[in-house]
Amino acid sequence: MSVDAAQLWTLNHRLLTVVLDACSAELADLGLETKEFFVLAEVATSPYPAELATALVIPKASVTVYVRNLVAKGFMRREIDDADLRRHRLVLTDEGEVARDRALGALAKEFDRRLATIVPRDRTELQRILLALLEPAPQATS
Amino acid sequence: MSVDAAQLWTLNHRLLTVVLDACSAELADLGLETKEFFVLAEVATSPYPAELATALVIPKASVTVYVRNLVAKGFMRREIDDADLRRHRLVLTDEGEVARDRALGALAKEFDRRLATIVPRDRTELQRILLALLEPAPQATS
DNA sequence: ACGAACTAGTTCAATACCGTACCATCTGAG
DNA sequence: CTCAGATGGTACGGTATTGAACTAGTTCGT
Repeated sequence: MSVDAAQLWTLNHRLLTVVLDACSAELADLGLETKEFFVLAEVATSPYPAELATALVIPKASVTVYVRNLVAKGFMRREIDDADLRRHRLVLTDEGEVARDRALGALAKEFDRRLATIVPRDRTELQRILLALLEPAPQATS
Repeated sequence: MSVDAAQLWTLNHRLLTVVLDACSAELADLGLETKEFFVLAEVATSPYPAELATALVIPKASVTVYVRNLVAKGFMRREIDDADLRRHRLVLTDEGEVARDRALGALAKEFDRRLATIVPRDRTELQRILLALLEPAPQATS
């Protein structure tokens, strides 16, 4: 292969870290810690703590904490799931949706500052490639 | 724009998180915590703690801890910088270089499992685009 | 040659994080 | 049914992380 995968990974990681760091102050203004933001942004797609833990690759115990904080801040609430009484269905409040959208907006704005340097076609390319990379993981070759 | 920057960021972040998580066990086998690995991999480029903190976007206090651990494990040592006696020049030991290369190899292997699903041309494209994105940050538009 | 202001790195106390043990509910085999 | 084994979520306690204060060394203006 002509491309060093480790370097590619590191490069990419640096990019995301810098962008996230750059908008962490704005997230804080919205009353969100970085980790809490991830949870808030994912709840609509994965409305149960166990799902969140899997999707975000964080421990269940941590999800408990972030959800507790987000509930305390009025961004979401827990509801008992009728079909399975063990589950807590997480529901965003209106405030939560506003905060989430603003937070995503801040992230987008910051990332756009970077994306603005490349041509539109490359954005589409990047999206297409990343989507392909996130397809279900192939079998290990070893 | 036709591409949602926030979604793109999130997508990408998820990808990197999954890949890193997948090889964290291998890193552990090498005697490396994830954060320590980042430091180990960056030392050759940024041989001073302050530089590491800036490059990796982590607090100075954390660098102190990771360097302490890496020194204790025999992966690097501190030397006093002749030109500036406040500075600690960090030098990789042979063991450290071996561990770093193996760790990067593990990361590459894991990322390659993903990259293998896309055509070679897209790898090159991805690299080109990411490199462009990491160019010095443009001025804020606001 | 002095000291104020600065930078490199560390320490320490406080907080964040999360492995593990736990309880409640669910599922399904007998 | 009923119990054993899963699964969802939380609580507790120990480790990891880090902001703030600190020490050491440097720089520069006078």
